[in-house]
Amino acid sequence: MESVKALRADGRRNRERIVAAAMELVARDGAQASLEEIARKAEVGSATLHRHFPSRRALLEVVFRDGVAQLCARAAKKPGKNPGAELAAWLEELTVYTATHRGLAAALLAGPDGLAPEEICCTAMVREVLDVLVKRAAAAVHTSATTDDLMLLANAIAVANENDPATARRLLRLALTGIRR
Amino acid sequence: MESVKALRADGRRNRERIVAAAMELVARDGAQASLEEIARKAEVGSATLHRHFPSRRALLEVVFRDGVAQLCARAAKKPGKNPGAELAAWLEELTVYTATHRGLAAALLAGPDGLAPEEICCTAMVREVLDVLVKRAAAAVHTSATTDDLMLLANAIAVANENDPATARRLLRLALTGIRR
DNA sequence: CGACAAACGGGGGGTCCCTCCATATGTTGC
DNA sequence: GCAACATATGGAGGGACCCCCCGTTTGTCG
Repeated sequence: MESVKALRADGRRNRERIVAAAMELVARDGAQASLEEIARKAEVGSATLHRHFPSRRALLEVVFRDGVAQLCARAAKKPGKNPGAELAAWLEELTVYTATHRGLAAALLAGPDGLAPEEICCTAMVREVLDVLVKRAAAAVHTSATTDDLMLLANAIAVANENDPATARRLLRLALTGIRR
Repeated sequence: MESVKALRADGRRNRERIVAAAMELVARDGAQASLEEIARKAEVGSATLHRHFPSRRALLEVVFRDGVAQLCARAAKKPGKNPGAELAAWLEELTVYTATHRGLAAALLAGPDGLAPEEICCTAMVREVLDVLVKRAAAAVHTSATTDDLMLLANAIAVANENDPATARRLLRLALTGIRR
């Protein structure tokens, strides 16, 4: 089950340096931060970076994994009295989080770019949480709205408003309640 | 009013070749099609491309201008009996159009990237049409939803679903009517 | 402590964006 | 028609990027 293949000590250290550098630069430059600059900042040859992370996507996945996991953990474990409101609240949290973390939306949105199946993590985690919340709130949600729809919508809003979480939140609320009155 | 500064005959011809090539390659590769490849396909030096279009944005603007203008012209000129439905219909048309034309959403979404004020065309055209429709439909729309909100929302959905207009349309409808029931 | 596998990183190839400048070519007035 | 001038051209080159090859270094384990 563990995908970690007993890295050598230095390998492990470099991998961590790379991820740390990537977190900084992705925060600054978004999803297409320069891989070479990341390598430079990590004081590592570019080949090393590519050996650890065969694709940009793979690196982003690791950069965001922890944060997304925490976000997912923050979802209500058991159904409360108002599943609809809980779904809405978490969707909002997701959107704001994604909008405040440059590059995350792009990473979530992108198709499985040749990642090992078990490595497609962030997207899967979010989908799973959302799926549960949607099922619980089924009675309060249009039948035509699937889990994927909600993910797409939240991501779309977030990716279009990177660095402007306030607007992202407002748009999501609008979309949830509907434009018409 | 005319921004065309009496181009020389060959200049005009080359400009058109570039736009034609750009339309093809942007359709294939989206907003970040290779400018060099566009120049090659137009059988033109890359310097020529950059002289005619100082920024990628300027080129995209021209590539999409006609289509967007037609789209805008298709909006109801005079208020009909149901302004709310007309707004919704045009928003849907906008979203589908944007989703089927790769790169358009990105171009519309991007800030005014050093374009001459009069050249910021597509975004302005859309906003203008939308503004009129929103004003007409004011009675049927949440007061908290501004014209810009609707543009952002439509664009967000389109950019997140390039090449999947069916999904884009569905998401827009969901957002218009609201997720809850 | 020695040998082998694992990890490293410099450097090179390919692409891209963009600018400079020497050259070529429409255009216009005579 | 033609000269002279402004306009337009494109190749070359600098700087940046991504990705891979392969000779070298360095952990690890018997």
